[in-house]
Amino acid sequence: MSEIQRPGALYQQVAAAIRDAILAGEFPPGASLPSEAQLIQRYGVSRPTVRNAVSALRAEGLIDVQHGKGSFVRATGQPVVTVERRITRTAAGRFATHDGVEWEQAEEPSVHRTETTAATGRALGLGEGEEMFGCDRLLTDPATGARALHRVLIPLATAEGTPLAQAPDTEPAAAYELLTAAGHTLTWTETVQARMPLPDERTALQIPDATPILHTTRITRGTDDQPLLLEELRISADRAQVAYRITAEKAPARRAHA
Amino acid sequence: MSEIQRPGALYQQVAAAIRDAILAGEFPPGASLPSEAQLIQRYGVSRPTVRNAVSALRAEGLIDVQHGKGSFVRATGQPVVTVERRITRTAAGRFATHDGVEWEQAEEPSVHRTETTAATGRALGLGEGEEMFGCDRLLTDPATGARALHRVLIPLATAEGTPLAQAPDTEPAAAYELLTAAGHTLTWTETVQARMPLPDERTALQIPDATPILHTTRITRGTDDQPLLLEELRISADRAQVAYRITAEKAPARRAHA
DNA sequence: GGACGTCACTCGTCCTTACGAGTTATGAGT
DNA sequence: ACTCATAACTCGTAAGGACGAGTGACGTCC
Repeated sequence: MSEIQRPGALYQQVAAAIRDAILAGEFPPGASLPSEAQLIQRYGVSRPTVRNAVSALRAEGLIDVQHGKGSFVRATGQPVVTVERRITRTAAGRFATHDGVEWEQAEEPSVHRTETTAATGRALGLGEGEEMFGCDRLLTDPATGARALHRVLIPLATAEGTPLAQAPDTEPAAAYELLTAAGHTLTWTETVQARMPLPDERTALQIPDATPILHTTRITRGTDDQPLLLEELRISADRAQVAYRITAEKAPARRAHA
Repeated sequence: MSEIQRPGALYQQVAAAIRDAILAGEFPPGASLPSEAQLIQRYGVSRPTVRNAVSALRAEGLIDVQHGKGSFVRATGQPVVTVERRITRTAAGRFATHDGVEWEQAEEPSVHRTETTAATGRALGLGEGEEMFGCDRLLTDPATGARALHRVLIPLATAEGTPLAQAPDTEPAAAYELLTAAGHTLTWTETVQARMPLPDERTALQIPDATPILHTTRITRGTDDQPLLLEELRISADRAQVAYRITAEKAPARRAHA
């Protein structure tokens, strides 16, 4: 039934028909889709064609497929965490990183020594293969269940002569205070990248199909704009977004753009 | 030949074998992979299996497949644009948005009237279905060829009584000046999301397989923290990253986190 | 009543065959 | 020498069949 024939390939027509049915509410979020056998009957096509169509919807992130159980419409509008990337400082000089999320540590922090990679080395102004302290944390937001991978990298040059050398698992806000106490005036820049997750990130962050991760990299610089500290935060992009405040900087006029 | 049998499904073994060959340098970036027919011979499997393996590598973003031509190892380390999301203001009160990228307009700005969607409406504090001015621009960075979709949405309430009502294609920096002249003190917040591209975004931004887009949303607020203006920037995540400066805000202490 | 095995149902994998569609090189014709 | 049709590649789509593997419910057996 359901004479379909409009746009392109057959499987795309089937995919479009299923997509329309989902969007029309025939299959509400969380509901199970008809089985492959039923779709074959319903649209009068072969199994490879049905599987191809289902596969396309899966790549779109519209449905989830579970072996032995069936296909299910992915729950939309699941709670999205907004991670505010802010730093506050009290009059007393105490720093706090204020994400707007009450992260909890899902595991003990994992402290280790690593070497710079191409990316982290460049960001920290170091050569490749230089040693650093590293501290990984798996964070969860109990309110929504969102997970995040947090990593702090401290070059040996930064830790030297400070309590950081003995406690590489110091939390960032405390590290800011130590560095300020050491005479630094701190500035921060943060870059945001998106990419498909690596296999270990998929499992650690419980990332579904067709979902990228947000990868933020915060560089703390001291006096002379010298990079002192690197923090990474990786989150599943379907569960979280990141937010920044922008303040107008006083600057000589350059050129405007679109 | 090439007796393969280690991990799981056949097509995964084939995919792993091809992946290893690529990483081992047998097929350097940009080089063409053996054709499907050759892979069938080489690994002694059927065409669906080969196609399944190739499809997996494609989903990983490791290769690109072109109809009629063949499969090619995706070039890595292509130039990545860092889009600095900054706003500057001269002593004379002139604003400039300073992205660190010299965007050029690839097409004429497309001006139209739209209605708020669920996402843009909530961000602007409006109900759904309210009318706005919209202006879309397709930008390119001549230095790297990166492309971006830029959109400005102006609620009618904001435009009313200002030159914006007659010129919805005003560039953001100029709009900031108009709003400041109208008595507003502006603040900006920007959220960053990542998701897989929609079909029209894929074509407009020339996004390859398995590549997400970065979607930034900047809200301009005036006096009373009332949302006045919304800007969106969408970029292919394999060509660009976005960057922010974070300044420590004076604030009463709350609680620190990891 | 509870434990366990079987069975029916789901999707996953793999094969064979066939044809369509895009690309490029070859060669004949002008 | 140039133009253009053809041929020989490439991947894309579609059908059919067969079996394996995970899941859950049902019914039997203890």
